[in-house]
Amino acid sequence: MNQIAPKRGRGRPPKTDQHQRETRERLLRAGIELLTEHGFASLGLERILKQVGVPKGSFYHYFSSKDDFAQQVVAGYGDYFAAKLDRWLLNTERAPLQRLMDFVEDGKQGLTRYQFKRGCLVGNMGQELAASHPHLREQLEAVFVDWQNRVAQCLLAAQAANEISEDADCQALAEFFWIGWEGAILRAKLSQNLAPIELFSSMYFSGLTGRT
Amino acid sequence: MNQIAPKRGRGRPPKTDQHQRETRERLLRAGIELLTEHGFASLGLERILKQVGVPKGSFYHYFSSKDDFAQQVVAGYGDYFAAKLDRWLLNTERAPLQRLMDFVEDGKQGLTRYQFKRGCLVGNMGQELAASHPHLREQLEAVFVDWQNRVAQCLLAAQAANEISEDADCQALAEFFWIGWEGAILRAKLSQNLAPIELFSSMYFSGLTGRT
DNA sequence: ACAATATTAGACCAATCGTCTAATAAATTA
DNA sequence: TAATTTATTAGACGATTGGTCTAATATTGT
Repeated sequence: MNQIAPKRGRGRPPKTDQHQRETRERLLRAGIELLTEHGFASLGLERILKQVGVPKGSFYHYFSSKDDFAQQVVAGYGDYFAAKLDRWLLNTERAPLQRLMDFVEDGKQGLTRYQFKRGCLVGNMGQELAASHPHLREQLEAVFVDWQNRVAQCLLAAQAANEISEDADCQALAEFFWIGWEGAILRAKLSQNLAPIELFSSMYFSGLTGRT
Repeated sequence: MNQIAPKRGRGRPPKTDQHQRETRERLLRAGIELLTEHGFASLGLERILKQVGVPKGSFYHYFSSKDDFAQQVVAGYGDYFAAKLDRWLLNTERAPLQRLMDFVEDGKQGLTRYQFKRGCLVGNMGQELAASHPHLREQLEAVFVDWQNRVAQCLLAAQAANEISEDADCQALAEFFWIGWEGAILRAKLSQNLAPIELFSSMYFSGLTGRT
């Protein structure tokens, strides 16, 4: 039966420089990219491994499973994106409401840059995995809560600056922002243009400043 | 090498009653259910086949591929849902704006009934396949355009009934509705409650009637 | 009775996931 | 410096599942 000569074990290749030590980071970075574009189920490990140039053994050294990998990718992306959000929303050189508009503008560029193929990792994973991966679902929800808190802060600043009504519910408006934003991204992926984003943006901001 | 005795072909089992002739329909119905809940990539054919009680050969008799199947499922769902939409939006026993609210209420029940596991087939598939399946992408976009036209008609009726401002752009508002609606469903799947839907609904309708 | 068609059973092959062994570079200790 | 320990890697492997395809037969039509 066993006619195949077992020829196992190849040994560890030279850890030439510390560049090689960032294997984990590189896997995570590639994960953000590939998971955003292809989704979880369609994305084979082999695809990631090939892109990063790392063998399977390494992957399972750093991550206990594909699910675990996804969780760490989401965590990393949540932080990365929160930092980006802060860069826009805490920019004191702009009026508070303008900061949020700046973020929207930046998002539009991102969508265009990748030809509407990527969208938002958190939205994509949420749509795909909310029903089947309870732990990931909670994590994704937490990321949204975090993001929307940052927007809420920005809206409070806008309120303090008298840009929006003083009896507006900033927390609710921030949640509404993310609901619409994610919906608009989804639609933009389908229509392959920015119209949905622009429509959402104009409706949302004109709603904020009072006029329908 | 080839020690395995080829033993192919089993023959066609009795087509007992015409119940059996609806195989195609039953596959499509199961497809709506299963694709909505599990997504395209995670859903194995075997899963569908088992649920419907049909062998693999039959599947590939009716559909040329899994992709083809998905397209036909989407087409079927688009029509089914358009009919449902009309049932609410053309209900002359209710004021136009109230009809749209009735639809929202119905959607809330649907989400709850399936414990936030399903959401909207078109939104789910769009998120997952827009980037990789150009043909399906166009089809899904067309479904949204169709649905939003129906909502636009309803809003025009509301305008005629003086429920909303006469200089509102009903087409744009209809598109905004679907953007927010799909975003709210996604978020509801994550939070596992109706809060996102209710927030969207209240924001959207209060925006319609003029007050922020 | 015979031919044509619709439908089915399940073999088949490629791909994927996660595990596992063996090897060895680097770090640590003696 | 030499011996030992630890972290990391190469990739074969088994189990499973994906989608396709062929051959067989029930049904229909002539």
